[in-house]
Amino acid sequence: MDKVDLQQAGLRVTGPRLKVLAVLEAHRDNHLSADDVYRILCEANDDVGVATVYRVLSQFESAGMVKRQVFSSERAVYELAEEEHHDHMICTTCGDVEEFCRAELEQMLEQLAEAHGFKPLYHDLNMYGLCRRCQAQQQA
Amino acid sequence: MDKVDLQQAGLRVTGPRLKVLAVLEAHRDNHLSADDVYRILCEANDDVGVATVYRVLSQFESAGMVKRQVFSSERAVYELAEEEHHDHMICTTCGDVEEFCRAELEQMLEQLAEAHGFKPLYHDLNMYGLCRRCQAQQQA
DNA sequence: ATATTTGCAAAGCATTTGCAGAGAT
DNA sequence: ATCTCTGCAAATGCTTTGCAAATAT
Repeated sequence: MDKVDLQQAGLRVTGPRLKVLAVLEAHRDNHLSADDVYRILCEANDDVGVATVYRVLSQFESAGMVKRQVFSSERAVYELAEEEHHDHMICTTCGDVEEFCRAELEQMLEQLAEAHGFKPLYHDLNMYGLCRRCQAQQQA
Repeated sequence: MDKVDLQQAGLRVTGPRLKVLAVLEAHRDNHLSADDVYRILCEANDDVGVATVYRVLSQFESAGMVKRQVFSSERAVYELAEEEHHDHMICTTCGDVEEFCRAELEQMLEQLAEAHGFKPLYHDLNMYGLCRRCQAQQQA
């Protein structure tokens, strides 16, 4: 089914692309940087050039298969695109990323935009703070 | 009063720092990149090294005098810090940045965070789309 | 007088690009 | 057979840093 995704995106089915896709799927719950993907592939002896990883990720993004995020001016991270939009809470201590979505919130944003005569296309909403675990550890 | 700001921040009052501050004040309604600031100073024959501009801006940020923003992975831009928090609408066509703030929105974010056991410290909320002017031009 | 700040040029980091060879259709 | 993709290494763009001279206190 990966092949199909690639073909639908008008991309040839190649080793590097399948490998990158596999890595993203194997780490669905993490947000990986291009370099993370590269490293994971290297460790698995699946040799793919860094440049290719960057190129493939950006092609996937253009094809709408992955989403690119930049959290507080760190390096970009990628996640497989899901149909439903979501926003992020990023722990400033451990770096953990939690996703959330709330229809009311999205509605309110639409309304706010409209009130400013602005036609919204997409948005980034990132909350930075302490995740549950790090709060607990801080108290200890 | 600029001098006072610098002194309060524990920074010595120097030419370059005053000049950078002056540029930011003269462009309150724009979001300037480090290079924008550098260029503006050059054009005014107020020679300050680029490195200094970067250093000064980051010192100002640490001191809470300016806010640093990164819109959709472009270069960082800076704006004088205001007491009230605000979010941004960025026109994807002309790059214009509009600020907005809505108490209900901030409240909802707090609630959402709490519901996730997350302790929010700050957030970035950027909407990308078409500003009023660019919408009009698109139709023409 | 002394500690901080500046400018320059060099280094750093993430990411992109040119190009010739390898690979997919 | 042809057009696309890959890997490498070099280039890019923004930002940071080392260091000696200049400056603020």
